[in-house]
Amino acid sequence: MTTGAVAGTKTRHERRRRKNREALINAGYKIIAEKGIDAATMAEIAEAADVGAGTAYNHFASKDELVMVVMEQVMHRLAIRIKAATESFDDPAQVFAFGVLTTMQTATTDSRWRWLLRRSEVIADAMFRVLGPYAIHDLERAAKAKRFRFRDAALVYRMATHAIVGFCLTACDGETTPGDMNEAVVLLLGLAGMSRKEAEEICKRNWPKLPRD
Amino acid sequence: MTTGAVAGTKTRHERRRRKNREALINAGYKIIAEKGIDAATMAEIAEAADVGAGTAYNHFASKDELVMVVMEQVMHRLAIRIKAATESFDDPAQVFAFGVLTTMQTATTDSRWRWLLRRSEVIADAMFRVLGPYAIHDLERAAKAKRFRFRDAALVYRMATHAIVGFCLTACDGETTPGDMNEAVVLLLGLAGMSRKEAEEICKRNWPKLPRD
DNA sequence: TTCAGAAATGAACGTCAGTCAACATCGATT
DNA sequence: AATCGATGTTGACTGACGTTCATTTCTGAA
Repeated sequence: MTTGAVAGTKTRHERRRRKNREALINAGYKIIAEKGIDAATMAEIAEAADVGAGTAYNHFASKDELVMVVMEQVMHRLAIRIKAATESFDDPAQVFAFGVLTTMQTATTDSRWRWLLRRSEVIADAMFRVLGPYAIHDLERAAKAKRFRFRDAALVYRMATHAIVGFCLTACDGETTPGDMNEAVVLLLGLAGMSRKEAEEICKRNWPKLPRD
Repeated sequence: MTTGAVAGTKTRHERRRRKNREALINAGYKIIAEKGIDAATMAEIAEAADVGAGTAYNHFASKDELVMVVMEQVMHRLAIRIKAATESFDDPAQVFAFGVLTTMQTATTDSRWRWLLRRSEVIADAMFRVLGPYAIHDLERAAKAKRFRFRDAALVYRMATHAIVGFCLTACDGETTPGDMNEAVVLLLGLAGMSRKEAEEICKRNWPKLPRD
């Protein structure tokens, strides 16, 4: 049995295991971004991670689980950037708006996202789980300040994530004009119960630059 | 070459072809509703339709295409029922609200829908293409009557379809309370630019019964 | 009856997620 | 240092599934 094995990475076994796991996640992200979830094969991901074909299944129960973890990691990176950029905001409604806008911009600009969107339940779910805590917090603060109106912040954000993915899909297919993203943010603020007038006012403010990934 | 071959179904070839096509769609719906899109195999669908395994590919280029057609047929049936139930409404905003509510109720109640939701891009896309024309028409009428406020009805409905699917997914997973569906409709009316007060007023009205499928 | 084109058929193929028995590596114990 | 059990790794293998295609069957016209 182990003696200590404190948190973090102690033994060589643990180190190697963690290294392989991370290599698989990174390789998964790379391959999926290149060819899409369905076209990415486990064998290919394993090879890119420089591990045997069977190893992936010591870390993830299935391809779906690996995909899920990859998605969550992608969302996590985004969450950190958004958090850094909005730390100075006082208006919680603006934080929410910025988060939504940034998510849309990233998803439609970064070519690696295009494929991820094609499985919208997965990415919307990951978005809800990772960005949700922040977004729901902002929604509730804004509701307390009477800027939003709703019964349940989680429900609002659940619907918002799917609507965001829907917009991004449409935008990636080019069925959208440049101004539409601003409009989409206004609509989502409406979803949260804000009047169109206030929503438009928020969207006219200057947004800060998002830190590099 | 053919002599007449007017529209409709003339020759035996055409009759048989149409019959097989419809059998495939119905079988596809049945199997997909039973086990989900991924678990439904083409062989199984072909067998249920009482045709050879290869026949499906004389009618549909791929499994994806068959699935798409099945989805569209499902949405089409729903469209007809909604249209029949809302013909007497004067308020276009109420027609939209009823359409949204009915879609949600059907999707969460009818067990055959549960699996369809798991591929949300597909069903949201079918929803947009089939229900879209009606919904967008209602949205625009309501906007003219100053009940809604938005720039582009198609964009609103695009986001709405995804939000609807998102809600239904959450509801099917039981992470939702009974009253949430009404709240979801209110939120979606907010997405279309209606004030919360007006939206709540609409949702308090009595809804007609939906005709049987 | 004959024939050409349209449609149906099901065996065969390639691909891929997932499995497993053999093997390697490590930490602990003596 | 030698040994042992446990934890991880490996890659050949399997079964399942979407798709193809050479062959057969059906149909309407001549």
